Amino acid sequence: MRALPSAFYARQTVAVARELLGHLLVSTVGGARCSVRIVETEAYVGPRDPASHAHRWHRSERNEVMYGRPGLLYVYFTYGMHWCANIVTEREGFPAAVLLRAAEPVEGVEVMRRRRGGVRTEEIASGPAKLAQALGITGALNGHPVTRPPLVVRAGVPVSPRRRGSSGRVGVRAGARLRLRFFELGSRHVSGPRASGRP
DNA sequence: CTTGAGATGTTT
DNA sequence: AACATCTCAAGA
Repeated sequence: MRALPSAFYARQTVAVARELLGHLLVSTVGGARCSVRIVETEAYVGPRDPASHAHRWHRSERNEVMYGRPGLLYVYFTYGMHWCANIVTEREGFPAAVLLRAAEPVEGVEVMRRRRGGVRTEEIASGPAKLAQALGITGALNGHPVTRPPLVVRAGVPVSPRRRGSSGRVGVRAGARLRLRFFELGSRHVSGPRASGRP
């Protein structure tokens, strides 16, 4: 299965966010095997990041997993109806994570399309809550290691540095000028309206 | 293509 | 009151 080792996540959050592009997420939630290729991430770099759930070492029941081991899933519920999935980074005790923002469907496309209400392939996982819904990720997976089923990050072909773009994070006011969003240039599967826009 | 509003519940 | 979002309807 060649899961990425948990040591991959025990590094600087920005490096993990960049280097996750091109790797695969394999979900066997509910029995069907669905996989996607990661094309967009965001870094949430711990206590000094004003947009982080763990800003100024804030610690609560919700973000407790951010303080745990690197490689754990941090899944949270937002806007009253959406789940979003992160992977915890850096060292245990230091709250940081990478938000999985968008991915390209690879395997189990029709299962994912059904979970997403029959949308076009480009819209199956083009946003953090869409990605979570497509893969069947809910709060039940909070704290689960991504080195083991039912949700595994498998080694793919990394996106080369010259095909990576960066920008400010989406939907974030505090720390808006920080370029902590990373994506594959030219991908039709990244979040937001961009079919004809600039990457 | 773009904009704007509503859904819906947790956190501060 | 804000929120690491999404969908739909309407307008240009």
